[in-house]
Amino acid sequence: MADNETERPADFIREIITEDIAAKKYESRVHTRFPPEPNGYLHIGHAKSICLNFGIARDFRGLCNLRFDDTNPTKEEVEYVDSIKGDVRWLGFDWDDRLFYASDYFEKLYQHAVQLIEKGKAYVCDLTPEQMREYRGTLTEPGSNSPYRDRSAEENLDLFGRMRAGEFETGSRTLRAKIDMSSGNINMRDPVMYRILKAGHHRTGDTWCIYPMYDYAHCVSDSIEGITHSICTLEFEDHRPLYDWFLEELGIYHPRQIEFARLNLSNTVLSKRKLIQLVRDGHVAGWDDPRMPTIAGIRRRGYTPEAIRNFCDRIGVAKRDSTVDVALLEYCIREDLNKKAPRVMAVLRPLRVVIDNYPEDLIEELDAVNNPEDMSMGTRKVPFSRVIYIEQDDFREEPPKGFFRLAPGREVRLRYAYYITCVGVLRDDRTGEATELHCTYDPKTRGGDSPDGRKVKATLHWVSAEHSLEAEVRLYDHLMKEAGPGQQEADFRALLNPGSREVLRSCRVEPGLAGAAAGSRYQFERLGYFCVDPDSGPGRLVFNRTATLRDTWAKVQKSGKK
RNA sequence: UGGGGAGUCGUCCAAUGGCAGGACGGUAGACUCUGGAUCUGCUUAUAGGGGUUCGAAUCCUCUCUCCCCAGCCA
Repeated sequence: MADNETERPADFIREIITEDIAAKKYESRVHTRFPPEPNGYLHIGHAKSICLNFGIARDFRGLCNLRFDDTNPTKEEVEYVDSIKGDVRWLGFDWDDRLFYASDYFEKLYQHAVQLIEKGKAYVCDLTPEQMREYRGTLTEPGSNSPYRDRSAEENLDLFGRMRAGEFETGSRTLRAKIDMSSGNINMRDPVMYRILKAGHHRTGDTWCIYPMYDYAHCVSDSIEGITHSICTLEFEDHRPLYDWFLEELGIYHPRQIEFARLNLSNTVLSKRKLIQLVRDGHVAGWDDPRMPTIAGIRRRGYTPEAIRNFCDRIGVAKRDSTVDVALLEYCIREDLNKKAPRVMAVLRPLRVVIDNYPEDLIEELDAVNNPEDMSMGTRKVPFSRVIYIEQDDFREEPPKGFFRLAPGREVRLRYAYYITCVGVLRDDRTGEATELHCTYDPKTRGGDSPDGRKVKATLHWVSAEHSLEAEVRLYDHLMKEAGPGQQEADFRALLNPGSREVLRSCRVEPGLAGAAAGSRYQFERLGYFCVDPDSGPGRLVFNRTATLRDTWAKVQKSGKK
């Protein structure tokens, strides 16, 4: 795309970069960065940013750094940097030897701050947080100058040095940029550059007790790394004048900041605060709960990196606030797994079926296709016998209109096996529910084809009772009930979908699934895509439902009920 | 009522003065040993008013709506 001059770049950012290259800015280099703060797990919204930054580097034959924005030791932990590195790699991106930390630059940042003090562009301020808020003014009223604003460079240098030396208490003083307390842009009202924080840092230990703020650290870090295009989300648009101010006053290399709209997803929460709340309050089983929109959760759910990348390509990049329908994400994983996932038969809610005219001791090994979308994936043998299980949903004693499956007197096909006809139903005396079916089979339909060419309207999946394996299957649905959980509602937990997780413990699966490795993905025919959960072990199979198959019958039923 | 952004099908993204297009969703059908997949058809949009122009989603203008900003968070 970037190589094809006749085609328009895919989004407005690539368009800007294309123009910059043409104008020979930054020697026509392209160098981006993905700058997470290690204070939480990455989620699908970060994936958009990762795909954008690393994708641009790939498209323009440039580079993309991974840089941890670790300027707040009170919130950041190594656990998070490890998970973030793993997640970026899993998504398929590589930063080679360009793994950086803002904390790598603490000394340089300090020296640049000294430079600004000497230039009369920064000062040490003794205002308390409360006072500073008062002096800042409001959205409609200008602020007023701090009484400490006109300290001499000498005094500021002395004070700043002593801040670093640990002479003052946490929070007692700050270093501020001297800009304009009456600016309409509140970020320009003498923003704090450094605060005193007597806290150990996950990388620098107790070397420092003053830490730089984002606005100051970020632009200088970008500058040090020779970043050309510093891509961030819309809420930083107001900060761009400050980004530019620092680099201008410092007279150092000056990248260009570009903002785009962050991802919102329907039926999903993506705010870090809410995600933490879900984990802490036990609404989910952890950061990697398969219902979580975290990369870790999505991975455990069975999504592939290809599907995520494809999703990020399809949603596009723009400046307009938007909410992507989660159906698109689901489409992407189905599309990918449809091509890749081996098919297998599994019965989630078993109904016992005895085939009366099938020989007691006979066991046949029937051929089944592993993936009709990809014949190179071959075939396998599936055992068939007199007693099998089918899905409870596949039988109705009184079939409604449009129900094609098994019913008394009706003939259906068992996939890859035989045509069977239901001749009897055993019921639970109390509930009246069918507990066992009796059927007859037509020996001439072996393999699933009828020599006389008669048609059946349904093909059912099944497993042999004796040969099948027991499995636990966890069915997942959207975590949030409503399409777009509003940002502002007092308690978003009221919108949690109570049916987001259902655990089925007596499922039966094909014997071939014995010992399936954690993470392996399958299509359970007619049901959906499932993957082996790490909770599996020897003799214990646990599956997560990644996504259902499109289900026309479910849709008919649903619309019929209304 | 300060400053910064944004308004195009239900949703997301295109169209850069010249036939408003694609994807997802929805819907109807074809096909099918998965009610899957695939294929085909249909569906619906330029926030509003005024102006410039042969021609406006695009340029000008007024209005409306929505989002972000008052952390010693990022």
